[in-house]
Amino acid sequence: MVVEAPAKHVFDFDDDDDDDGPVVFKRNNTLSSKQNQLNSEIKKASSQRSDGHSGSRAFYVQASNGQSSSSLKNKAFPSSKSLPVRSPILSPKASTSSARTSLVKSPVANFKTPASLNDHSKQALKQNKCNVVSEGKSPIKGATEANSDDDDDLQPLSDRLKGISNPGTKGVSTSSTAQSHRLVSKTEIKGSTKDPDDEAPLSVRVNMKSSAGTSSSKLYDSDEKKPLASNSEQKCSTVKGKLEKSSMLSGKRPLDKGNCSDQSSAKKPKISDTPTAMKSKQLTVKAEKEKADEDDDDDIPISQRIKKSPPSNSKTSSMKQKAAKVVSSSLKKLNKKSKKEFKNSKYIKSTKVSPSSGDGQKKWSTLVHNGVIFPPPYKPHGIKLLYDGRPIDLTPEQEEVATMFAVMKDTDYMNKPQFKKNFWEDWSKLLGKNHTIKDLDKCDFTPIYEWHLQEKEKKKQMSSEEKKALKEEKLKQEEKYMWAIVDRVKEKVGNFRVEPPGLFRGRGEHPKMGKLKRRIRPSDITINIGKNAPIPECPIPGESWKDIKHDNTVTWLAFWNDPINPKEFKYVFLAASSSLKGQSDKEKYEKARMLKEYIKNIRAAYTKDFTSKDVTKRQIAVATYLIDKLALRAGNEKDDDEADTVGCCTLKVGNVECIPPNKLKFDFLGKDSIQYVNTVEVELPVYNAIGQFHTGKSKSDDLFDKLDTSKLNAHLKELMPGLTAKVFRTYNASITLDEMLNKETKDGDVAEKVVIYQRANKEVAIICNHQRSISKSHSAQMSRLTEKITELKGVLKELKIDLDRANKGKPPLKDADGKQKRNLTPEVLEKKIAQTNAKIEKMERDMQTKEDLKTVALGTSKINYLDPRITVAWCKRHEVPIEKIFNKSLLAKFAWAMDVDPDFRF
DNA sequence: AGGGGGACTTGAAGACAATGAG
DNA sequence: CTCATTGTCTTCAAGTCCCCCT
Repeated sequence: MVVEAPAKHVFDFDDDDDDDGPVVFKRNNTLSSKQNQLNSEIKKASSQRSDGHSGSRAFYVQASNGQSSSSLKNKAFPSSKSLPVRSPILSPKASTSSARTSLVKSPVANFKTPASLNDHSKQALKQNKCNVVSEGKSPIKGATEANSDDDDDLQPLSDRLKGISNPGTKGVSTSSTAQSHRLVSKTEIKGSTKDPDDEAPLSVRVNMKSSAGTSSSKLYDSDEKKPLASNSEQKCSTVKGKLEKSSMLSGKRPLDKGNCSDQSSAKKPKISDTPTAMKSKQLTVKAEKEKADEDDDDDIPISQRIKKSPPSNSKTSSMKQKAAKVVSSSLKKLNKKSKKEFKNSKYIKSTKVSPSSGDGQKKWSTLVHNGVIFPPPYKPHGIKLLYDGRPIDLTPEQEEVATMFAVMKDTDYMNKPQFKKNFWEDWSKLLGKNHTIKDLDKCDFTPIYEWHLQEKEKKKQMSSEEKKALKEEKLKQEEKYMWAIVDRVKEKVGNFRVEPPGLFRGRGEHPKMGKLKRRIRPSDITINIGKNAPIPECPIPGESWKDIKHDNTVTWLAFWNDPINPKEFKYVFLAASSSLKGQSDKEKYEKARMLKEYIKNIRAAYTKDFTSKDVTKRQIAVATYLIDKLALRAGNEKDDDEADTVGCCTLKVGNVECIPPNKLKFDFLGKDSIQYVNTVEVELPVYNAIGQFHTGKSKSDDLFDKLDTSKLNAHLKELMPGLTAKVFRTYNASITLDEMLNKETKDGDVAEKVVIYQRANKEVAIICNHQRSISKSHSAQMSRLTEKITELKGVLKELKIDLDRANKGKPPLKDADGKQKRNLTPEVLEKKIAQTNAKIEKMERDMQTKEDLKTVALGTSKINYLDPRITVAWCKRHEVPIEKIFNKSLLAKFAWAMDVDPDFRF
């Protein structure tokens, strides 16, 4: 129990009282099993990349928000350290608030570098596992404040960011259309760029990396960074003196290490904390820990350190310092509080010694959270629908479902018979057999719809104070659900709200659209929580959870079965900014980077197999080629009760048309029923192979009849450890960004560089076929722009005439109203003409951009496919404030990437 | 080997908030 | 200052892939 600190039943993170509240410290990361696996796999494989360096450092990044402002001002990227991520600390509130629970989140917790292959890194990994120290309760109070504050913290940041806002799409200009782009780019990639790149460039890059990563240099860096990091971290890491560092590293880690290694041997992890064994360890740890804590407390030290820290880059150094200063000052305030709290820490967490470390599965040692929050019960409005023109009484349950339907009056679903049919099936069940309502078509839901519109309007009309009050009220209710404490670190929970009942809105032609998605009750929900943590109180009186688990091999906090498809689950996970998510994100990109080293051979291998005698081999080769070249998804099999969409392995004959001499036209519905249309030139053997796969089949037959995703992935795994189809998407997206940025970035101001970035981002979005629906007002906006341009052109014409006349010494013509215009000199007129021209050009560019991007969504690739380190490193190199590219959420999500070396290449 | 359960990532759309043009 | 536009955040559907069992 010690470990689980929170003793209380329900803990409120924010409460003051909680001295005992759980404390959270920064966490070192534990390696994940995956990582281990990966490492081992990698090892096997001869190739190695070292990059390990990077991440592994134990420090955290960031925190400081304060700096953002400075960063803005200055051009450059302050150092990673300063990047703003959330730092609870800063927030003013924190200081004021009495409460403290202590936790801060450091999104970034140290990650181990998963991928790092070299021994060095490995060791590090092991070490990581072990370390977390925990404290007992109150010690960390200061930190606690942070909790409540976190939110607050965010605010300031956001405010700062606001100024920046993003460049938006405006700047991007592209002449070519998306479609053409796509073709071109693809081909280019395949053909020219890629291959060549792979060879030379790669090796070069690799070398660089490895050197950097490995060892000493790296370490050094880390140190520098650390100070900053510490800010964010607060407690755990202390930044104070270098001593500390050393102590941490050498002292703690080693300790852990020992443990870890032991652990690895053990197979089944017991979870955590076994009291006895642990204790002894704890003691030792504890001592250390305390020291550390103390250090942490002082803020001052931090700031000092920061100052001291050697500037890494000449250019950026000054900036960094500024940023650091900002941060430090803000930190100071916070500190006071935190200091006192420390004293009591009673417990230490043991690193888990357990055996588990080796084992692949463990994701956490301690997990504390408050469960989930349910939507409020239905409030009947009493508005009657009309049946055959007559008002009908409904029970609240019937009315609730009727309202769900009524509210969707002006959506597209109303035009879909399947939707209505499914709705009617479920609703008529609720009405019962003998109900007056026997035909949906005779129902008029308008009164309910209008009531709904009125309610919406009322809400809109509320004064801003009322809205604010309402919001605060909601926040207050939800606050305790928003956070979890994972291995002593306070982390944000992603989706703690249980999904409310509603009508299922499947995408595309989903066979189940319109079905009633029933209300979820506590008895549907399974909670997963630390063994020693208090079980969350069931928020609905008289009911209880379905089950309680203590499974530390998974990351979910709760799940329930999807009411629409009971075979599937809905999970509650931590937010994207959590270190658990961050770590796996990083692993994902490391795997993709590994592919870079294998890609040449893989391409050679599949190229060879295009003409294999073995049909299966040939299909695998062609499928792999398509996945690589076109970034197609794998394409798992789907059930009949799902929308009919396909991916690579499930392509139908009719989806791919052969256009002589060597083009293929793809046309199919992919994920989310988004259409993929693309005509590509392919190598002749591929073209011929597709032709063969077509023969003897009808349009609806599988193109790759000998293939499915498990066979394909099994094959890919033989080529590179851990390789699966989706890695190609990540790889192609990130490598494209990296190459485009490095090729196209030129000197210029920040805005111009941002445009370059967006262009690259757009390229990736097109490759991945990330689409968005055209906004309703798009055409209106376009015509408005056209109008304006026409107007400007009129002005321009007039100016030219005037200029002409002025040159001849004549007075200008009258304007449209017949009034005499001022007599301007030719110079002035020329200037005006130039200005107008510039204006027109800009508008035309904006229009073009808007048109190009009307169906392209840039966000998805940024969130899921582009290695943030590429972006961060590029920003550092080109002195572009990272806030110009990443918004607040992205900064939090990518906290793990912020300390990347400016020379990082994907 | 393949079927299915399970866990986790990816994705577009909608709700909501912030900005900026007029 | 208001309204339209743009940007951000939330929601929840829909993918991928692993792993275990038979």
